[in-house]
Amino acid sequence: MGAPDVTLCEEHFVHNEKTASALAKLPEDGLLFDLAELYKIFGDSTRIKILYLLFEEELCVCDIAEALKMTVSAISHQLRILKNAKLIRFRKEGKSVIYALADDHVTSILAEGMEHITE
Amino acid sequence: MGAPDVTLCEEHFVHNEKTASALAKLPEDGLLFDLAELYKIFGDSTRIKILYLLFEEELCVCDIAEALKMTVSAISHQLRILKNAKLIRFRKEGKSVIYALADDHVTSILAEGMEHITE
DNA sequence: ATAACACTTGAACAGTTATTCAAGTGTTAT
DNA sequence: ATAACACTTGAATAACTGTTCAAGTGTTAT
Repeated sequence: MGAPDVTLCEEHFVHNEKTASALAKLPEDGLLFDLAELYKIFGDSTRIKILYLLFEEELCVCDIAEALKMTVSAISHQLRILKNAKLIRFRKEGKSVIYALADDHVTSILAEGMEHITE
Repeated sequence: MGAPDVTLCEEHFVHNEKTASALAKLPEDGLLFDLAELYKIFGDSTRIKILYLLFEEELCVCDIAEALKMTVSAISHQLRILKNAKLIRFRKEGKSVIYALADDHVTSILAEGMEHITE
């Protein structure tokens, strides 16, 4: 229990000033947690592929499964995660459920990451 | 063994056209994998906090540990991950190792994500 | 009603990951 | 040399995650 074993620098006075100013500008903890949660969703190649497919056009579950050569169940699980994060939306059409990107924030986030990779 | 149990849609002809066109525009598999790997690194709140601290100024390991109230070891492990991903750089100064952001791709990626969160 | 289809869901499994702990390296001082 | 410090590293542990499997819901057709 109690605070973790934090080792302090010897020149603590100097460093403390620097860390204090950096710490002051650090966004609130909950916000940074949510930000990490968002990136966690992008941190899976199956979900990335689904988003890229939906970038082109709306698709039903079995279309995505076929395109990615994966089971419908696996895709459905991933779609639920993307749906909960409000990155995609869906509508029902007869027996099918058609998924599409929720907004174009998704594409701009993907574009920014892709730029870093392919620089 | 063999291909996974992919269920096909009944109206396979129609769907096949749509998926084929979306699939054609899908970036190469290795690239999407790398993109997911990049986001995976941003998908941890400790690493996010480290990057935000370094956004303000370069800091040594024990400064970061102190600011985040975590052990030096835990921070060092995370810094190695960020370093391997070339998101941060470091220089040695006496006993200390000073870390800084590698480039401003990092800040623009974080900004894009933050915009989505705080919209 | 029955059957086929499109999809969802929960449990189980294997693989991954963040933190801790203990031991290590290298630098600076005495 | 010895000691203190700043940091790294590898192994161990606990928690989490993606996929599969089996069973379920709801819709459409016969």
